[in-house]
Amino acid sequence: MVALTFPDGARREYQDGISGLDIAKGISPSLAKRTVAMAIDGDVRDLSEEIRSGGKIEFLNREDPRALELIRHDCAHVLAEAVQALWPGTQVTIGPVIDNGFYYDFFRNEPFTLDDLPVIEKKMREIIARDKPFTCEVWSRDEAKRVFRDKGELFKVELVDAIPADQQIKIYKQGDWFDLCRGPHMTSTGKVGNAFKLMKVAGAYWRGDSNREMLSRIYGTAFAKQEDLDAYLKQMEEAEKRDHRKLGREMDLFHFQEEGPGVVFWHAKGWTIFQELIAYMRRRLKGTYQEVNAPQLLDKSLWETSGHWGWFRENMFMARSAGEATDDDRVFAIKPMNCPGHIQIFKHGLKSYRELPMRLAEFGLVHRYEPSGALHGLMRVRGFTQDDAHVFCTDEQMASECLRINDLILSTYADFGFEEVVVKLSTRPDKRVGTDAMWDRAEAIMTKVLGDISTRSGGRIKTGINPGEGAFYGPKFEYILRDAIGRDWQCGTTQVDFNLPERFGAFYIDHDGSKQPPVMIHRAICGSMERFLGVLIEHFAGHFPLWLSPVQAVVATITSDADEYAKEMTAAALRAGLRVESDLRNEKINYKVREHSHAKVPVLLVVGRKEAAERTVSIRRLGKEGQQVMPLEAALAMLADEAVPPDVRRLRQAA
RNA sequence: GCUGCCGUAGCUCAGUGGUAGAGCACUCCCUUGGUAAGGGAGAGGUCGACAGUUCAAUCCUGUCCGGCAGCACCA
Repeated sequence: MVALTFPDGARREYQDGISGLDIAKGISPSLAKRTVAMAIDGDVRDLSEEIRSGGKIEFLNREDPRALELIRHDCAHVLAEAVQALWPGTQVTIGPVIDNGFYYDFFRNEPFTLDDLPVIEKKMREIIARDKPFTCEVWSRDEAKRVFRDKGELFKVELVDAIPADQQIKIYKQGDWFDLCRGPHMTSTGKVGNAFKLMKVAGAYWRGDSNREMLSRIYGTAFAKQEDLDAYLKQMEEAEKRDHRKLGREMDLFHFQEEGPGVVFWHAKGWTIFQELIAYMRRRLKGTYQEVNAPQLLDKSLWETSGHWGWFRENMFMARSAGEATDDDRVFAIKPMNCPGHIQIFKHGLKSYRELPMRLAEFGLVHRYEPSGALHGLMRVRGFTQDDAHVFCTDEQMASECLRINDLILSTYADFGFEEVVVKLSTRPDKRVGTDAMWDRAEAIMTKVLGDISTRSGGRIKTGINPGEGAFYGPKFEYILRDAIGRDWQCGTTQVDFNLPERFGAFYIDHDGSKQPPVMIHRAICGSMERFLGVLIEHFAGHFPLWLSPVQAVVATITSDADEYAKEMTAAALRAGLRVESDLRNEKINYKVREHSHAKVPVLLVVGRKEAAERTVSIRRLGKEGQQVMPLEAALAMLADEAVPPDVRRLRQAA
């Protein structure tokens, strides 16, 4: 007998091996009908599974949040059946659930096109309408391999071989079609419902290995209800509207062109935001960090010493004299990182333990030859500015320095409106330098710091571990922030490095006069300023807060009678420290309002005959209807105050 | 880098084996209008680059460059 506890607290005994479905039927036929799966002690399982041990049982219906994964997984199976029905000979591989949907990878000589998707969807609806039950069978390895080999499903044979010996080979059938699958599934294909959509097609490597076959992947998504699907599609549209590449063009912030793949042409407005960002960071560093600047171009030998030439040569730009007849054939590399330069600065002159921690910061422009397929607007470029810093400290100072950096990073994000941040510790990768003892020590300290970060935030900051994701020279923290529409971006990073100081022979003189290697901590807050600005554009959807806005206000006239007053007002606003432009064009005010609204100018200062006579201004805010009429001086004082950056305001309030 | 798709005016996009079109933007003229498009005229293109097929290529084929989506990569 097995003892089961129900969600209402009731406890009943059943015969060993009874299925969830039988239990549900015994309670009520309607429960059995609407139940798609069960959970035993929170573990989701097939409803038809035989129950061998007691515990807490729950019946899941389609609306249960835990059923969403099942709906998507089942939908992937339906997709696979549909594809094989339409194009016999196509091999199936894997079809997992991912964030926001699922995909299925197929092997086929002809790749799918977008035009195939509606055809496949139609076939899927037929399969769903047939409502065949999902049934699970356990096969022997040999049988599974034989059946799949006979069917020509060679990828499946490989998958069977990859399943660990202690795991069963489970086959899920839906009518005549079946697939190797870990499960669980719902009771039948009909439970998938019709709130699904195939989204796109793409190539993907078999088992994620770029040396293996390229498969044809179909992405889709599914929800319990049509409203949920519609809401999701709407959210996709919203993300598209915020695309920084589109907004960058529309707002005249930057552009890219063919001659400079992956490098940004910053226009005046974009560069204004960029500089405002850097000015903010500089203020935040003041008093703690020393800002330095290391050369752009350094002899290859330096990069050999640092190890970059060995590890990342494929991704570096090389430079040499372009002259034909020069006898100087030295090879230089354009810096891909700032650290070797900072180490040279640290090494210049003897350093005492009294000078540590020494914190060198640089807004360093680095270049990396990124694979062409990786380039993506400002988010992934070949030339970018890191808000980089290297802290040289003693072993004992390491933990407190990490925490100090953590405070800086979190408070910076908060100033841009990012409150939800996750910190992850990335541990030793396979490809690495340094002894295991070094890694053990570094990881132990970082793990402790990670715990401190969580407790100091009162649990607000979530933490996690990324096993094997560390840099080749040391473990790191990654700071992941969540934007206004719920997307996650990894920006900041703190990396401990026991390797580089040693490679360069950097040392400080300790109390006892001995030479000691410093610990080096690499840290970045925005990461790449270019990318961070891209994130900000999407986060704010182009509606920057006043202090960051490239054009904070436009003075727009209603009639040319107000031109003189408008010029006077523009001059006064500039004196008040505002970034302001004037629009005296011979256009109607409707037209001007529309145009500046599209350009996302936060404040419109509208003046007509009346305002000129009364020395007032009609203020219209971006995205809002209606206006506020104020005396000129009061309006400018209000805006100047509103344009104070958050950190400056904080300092003023503290004073 | 790999797979697929794409490249026509500043932007968004039509279009055709006989060397091009719209809307917006731009310039000029009329209009001085009170909070998201007033009217008219004009100018603007080696149809991504280079080869090939053809009497003829922006269109068909190939190569390259660039972009988009995904994969792989990301010190």
